[in-house]
Amino acid sequence: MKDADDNLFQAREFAELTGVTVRTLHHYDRLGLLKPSRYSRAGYRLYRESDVARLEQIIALKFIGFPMNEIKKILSHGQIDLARTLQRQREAITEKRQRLELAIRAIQHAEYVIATSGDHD
Amino acid sequence: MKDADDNLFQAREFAELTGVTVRTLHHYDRLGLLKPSRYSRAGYRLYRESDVARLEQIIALKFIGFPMNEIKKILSHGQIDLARTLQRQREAITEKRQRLELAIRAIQHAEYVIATSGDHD
DNA sequence: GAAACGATAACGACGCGTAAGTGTTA
DNA sequence: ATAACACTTACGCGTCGTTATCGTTT
Repeated sequence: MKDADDNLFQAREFAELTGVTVRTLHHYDRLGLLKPSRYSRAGYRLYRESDVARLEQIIALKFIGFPMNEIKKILSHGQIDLARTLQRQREAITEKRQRLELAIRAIQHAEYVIATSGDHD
Repeated sequence: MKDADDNLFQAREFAELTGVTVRTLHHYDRLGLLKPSRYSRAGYRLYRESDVARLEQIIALKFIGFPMNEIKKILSHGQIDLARTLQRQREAITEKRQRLELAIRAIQHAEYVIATSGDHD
């Protein structure tokens, strides 16, 4: 009866709502990445809708390959250097992709060798 | 004077010869992936030239993204299913590459948003 | 008084890097 | 007696998954 915005989510519900597991919520809590808005007297984590936004940001940053500590920094000190950070991340990922392409070509070559070596007898 | 092929390599030399670290040799030994041909009385690992080939195979399989336990299987039971294994691995890597491309596009989009949001004031 | 759900604690996975401490001598 | 190299633990890293054990009750 005090707050207008009082619909809280318990771990399980919040997890399903955002597509992560409860274990992940525990993990993020310990990392200090996403603390629930409150804890019940029994210690249950209680999240609000505003926490959804935060978690979705985390998920988005994770999707583009940032490690959790980087994500924490990015979410804490505003968008300082965000442009540069994104650029470097893009470059790093581009390199990874390049390595995968080399690996794919190597496999294709190996497949070719196997195929032809098996045929000619 | 017993064997014709008797030039053995000590860990360090063998490592440099193949481009891995001594630590890696220890690791592969423990994994049972690459056991040295012999051990000296003091417990030193002694490798032969035939071990070079084996290690290079390991390196090649690692390059194309197989985890060590897979590599061990592949090297043990001949080339059974090798074709199929390579195909699945190629598909798996192709998927990874796809994810990276999505991430790259997401970053590019974010960079675009940042750039334009900063300009229009 | 059981079913569901919550919590914490801690090991596992992956491939070595990196000390730390100690023995050997290719 | 030292340099150089070798050995064996064992922790660290990154992100949770997965039991195991136990308390709560949205």
